[in-house]
Amino acid sequence: MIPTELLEKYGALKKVFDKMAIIFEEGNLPAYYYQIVSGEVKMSNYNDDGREFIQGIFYKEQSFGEPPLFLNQNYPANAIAVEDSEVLLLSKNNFMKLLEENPSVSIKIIQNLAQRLYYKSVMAAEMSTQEPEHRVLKLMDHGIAYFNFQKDENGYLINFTRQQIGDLTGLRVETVIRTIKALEKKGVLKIINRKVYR
Amino acid sequence: MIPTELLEKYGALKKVFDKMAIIFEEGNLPAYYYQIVSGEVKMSNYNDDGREFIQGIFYKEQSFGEPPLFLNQNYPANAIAVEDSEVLLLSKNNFMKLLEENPSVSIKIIQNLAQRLYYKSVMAAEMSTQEPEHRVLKLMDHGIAYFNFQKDENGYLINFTRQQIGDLTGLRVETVIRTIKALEKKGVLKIINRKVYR
DNA sequence: TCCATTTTATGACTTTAATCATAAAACAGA
DNA sequence: TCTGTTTTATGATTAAAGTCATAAAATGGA
Repeated sequence: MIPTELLEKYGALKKVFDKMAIIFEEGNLPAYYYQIVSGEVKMSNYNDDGREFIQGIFYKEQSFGEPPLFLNQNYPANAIAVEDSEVLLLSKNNFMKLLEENPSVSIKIIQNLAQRLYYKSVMAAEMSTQEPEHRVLKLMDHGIAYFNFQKDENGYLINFTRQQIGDLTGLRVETVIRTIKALEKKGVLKIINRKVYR
Repeated sequence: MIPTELLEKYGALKKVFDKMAIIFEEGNLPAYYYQIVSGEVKMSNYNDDGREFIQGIFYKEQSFGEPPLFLNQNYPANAIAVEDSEVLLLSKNNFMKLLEENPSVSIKIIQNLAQRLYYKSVMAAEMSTQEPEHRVLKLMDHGIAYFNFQKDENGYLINFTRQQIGDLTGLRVETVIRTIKALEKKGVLKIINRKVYR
């Protein structure tokens, strides 16, 4: 989102996180601005009995973890590399200096936060209605617009596992599997050797 | 959040909305920046069978409805006056000009969006865990920090109706009533002639 | 002050997703 | 290629919130 050269000009350093590596943890105070160069990162919570809720999944050129950075609050979730990933880290002070000296970046940040707030609003409304079919469809349609789903002759490939869909919608795997089957029967999506197309 | 004088300098006009009046509707394109002078506004969705989900409640000096304004997207929810309210409206063009010419306001906007994203993240994780007691408590504790709950000798008065708590947490009124009773029995909150204190 | 509406409350019952158990298929690493 | 792990899958059962019915208390207008 912020050009790499600009970040590096302010002293950003590239760091490599192996798959599964923890980038930051819930409860800690933010110290850096994070922007992905390559790979995939998820932000998620684990509740008392180990159940995961995925707040969001981020891909190359996307940033994550800014809200608590701006607010001086503890991270409300963990950031974990889903794949081997390269991430640019810029210390808070330097990031703030970058913002001050480059007002156009502020607008970018605002738009990015607005986008994520929009997603959260839509999903919150959807999750409260409780109907699994609604939740799953909304997530997929959102993913088509904002995650990097690829289109081929069968439609958009939803490249999430059933478990991930469950963790993003607050449903259990079995429920997701049964829901997807039901949606296929209704003809609103296709399952071609276990992969879901919409 | 943005000083009244600054908004008025850029041509903002004060508009009065009676209790229950619709300020904007889901699906419409944004045209204004909205900031409350007095009163109370809720943003909410109604699903197919008329059930309401409250995205958030806003009070004096707070703004609402900016994300879609920045993104040129349709409103994902309705804004409705909960009480008779005065609201400052500033047209999109003038608002953008204000932002460009007053970079410090951008930082305010960023912090505000970050705060709301933080709330949504916490509630989303909480709502996915499904346990009513968790959801209700989290909402109350959030409310103590961010809504204007008043403290007296019994603790903080949670001035939401059971119905509102339900609409904010995705639970039914009866469930909220039973949950609050259970929480009282556990001693984590007080009910004094039907009012809830925490 | 009176009356209609809203809010809180409670019990009975129903529905639905979670849970538990189990297994086949696919995948990844040695 | 073999093997352990992950992913998808399905059936049976359970638990828990939703639904429905009903009503008392509180509130707010007229």
